[in-house]
Amino acid sequence: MLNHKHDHDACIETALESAQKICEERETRFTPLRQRVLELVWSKHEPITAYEVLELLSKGQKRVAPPTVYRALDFLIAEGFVHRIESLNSFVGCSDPAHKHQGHFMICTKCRNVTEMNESSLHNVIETAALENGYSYENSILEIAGVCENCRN
Amino acid sequence: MLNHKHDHDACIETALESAQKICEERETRFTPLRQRVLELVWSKHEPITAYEVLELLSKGQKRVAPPTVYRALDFLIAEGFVHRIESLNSFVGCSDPAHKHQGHFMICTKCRNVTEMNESSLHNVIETAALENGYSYENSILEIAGVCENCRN
DNA sequence: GATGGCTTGATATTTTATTTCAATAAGGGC
DNA sequence: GCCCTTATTGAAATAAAATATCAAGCCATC
Repeated sequence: MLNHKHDHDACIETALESAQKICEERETRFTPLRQRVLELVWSKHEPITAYEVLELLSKGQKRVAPPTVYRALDFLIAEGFVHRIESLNSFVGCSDPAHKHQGHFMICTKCRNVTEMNESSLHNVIETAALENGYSYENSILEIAGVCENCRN
Repeated sequence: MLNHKHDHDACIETALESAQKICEERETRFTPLRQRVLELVWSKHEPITAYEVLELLSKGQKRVAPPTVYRALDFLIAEGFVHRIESLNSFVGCSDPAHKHQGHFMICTKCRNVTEMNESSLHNVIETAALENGYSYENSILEIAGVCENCRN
């Protein structure tokens, strides 16, 4: 659950460390570029677009090209460190990278903050609904728009 | 539920007629352009992109510009005659235009067919999940990827 | 230190969507 | 019917988001 008063630096650090560890376990390459992109995704505690990442990544150095960013994001998504928010064409850091899953989100229409729901009950209902309608289940996206507690005061 | 063997012309006709009727009730303008775009969205019984609509719309006449299509789609979506599939950047005709609702879909990863789920129980679970997490509920998108019955044989 | 595969760089292009302003059409009041 | 206002469509340009392609670099392993 995102919360507007918290030690966000620690939050980034934790995300980077666990990604590091998971990559070691999986023997996938957590290169400097991928680390940096993950860091940038986390740098904003709300969804960030690929081109915003590109801007940040390019600061103080030669401008990078879009594929550089998209490839890094693809990797991070494949590893489950980042989720894509379809309705916003944006990306957020995953709150639970240790367990692969697709993201179910609530998006505040006022502050744009996003809360990831890691509720297995919800997941079960969705998967069941698919099966009942004759579909096999591969994955799902759920994006709920509403106003968060803080914004409602 | 989409079904690959059905009288699709009748299907289009029904969609156009009910849209017509609903617009009369609401006193919104179901112009020839909007009718034509709705017809084209229904012409393919799977999600269609805005630019595919543009192509079809331009056949045998002067090529229309993108905003023409997007504006018509915006209207149709606002009226609830069409849904947008976020994960495909595409559009589908709504199976139940009489009742405004956001779309919950299953998407076949083989044949690309889409099935809309109009299940209030599912809707309730989603809305409840939002409220329990401190969000007010405005709307939601649910897109489940899987393989449909036909494609699994 | 050569080989082969993964990763990144670089350029161009494609796909998707919006901004802006002008022209036209439709409905409401007189 | 005619004017006025507003909604709709046309047209041109541009922005935003994403991908294709090929070259160069890195790195593990032999």
